Amino acid sequence: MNGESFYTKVYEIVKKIPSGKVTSYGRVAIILGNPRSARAVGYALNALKKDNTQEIPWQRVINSKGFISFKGDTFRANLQRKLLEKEGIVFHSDARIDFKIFGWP
DNA sequence: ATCGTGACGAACG
DNA sequence: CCGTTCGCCACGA
Repeated sequence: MNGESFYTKVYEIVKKIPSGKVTSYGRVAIILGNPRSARAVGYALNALKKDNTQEIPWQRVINSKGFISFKGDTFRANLQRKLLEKEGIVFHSDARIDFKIFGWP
């Protein structure tokens, strides 16, 4: 309706994350202009699992602690890790990603 | 319009 | 460091 929906804004930003880099939901929210909508950002990315024909690199968004954020969906979590490793991202032994090295921006 | 939901995050204790 | 609580938000029933 409004020229650009919240979801669209999220996707536009996520598409800018370069391969081999990651950012957090909160970070995307800040770039959006809504610092407090981190939760909604996750909600927006969740909507992609049904139809991601635009090939939005959803895997490049993790939580602020540097971990993959999936509670029950282990299938998605494993897929995300696999995709990221394929891009060259290295996980610590505790499954954490170092923003100092792979963080974007 | 109201309410429950969830791929968040910061603050507590 | 760890679990819990609480605030925030877009969405859909």
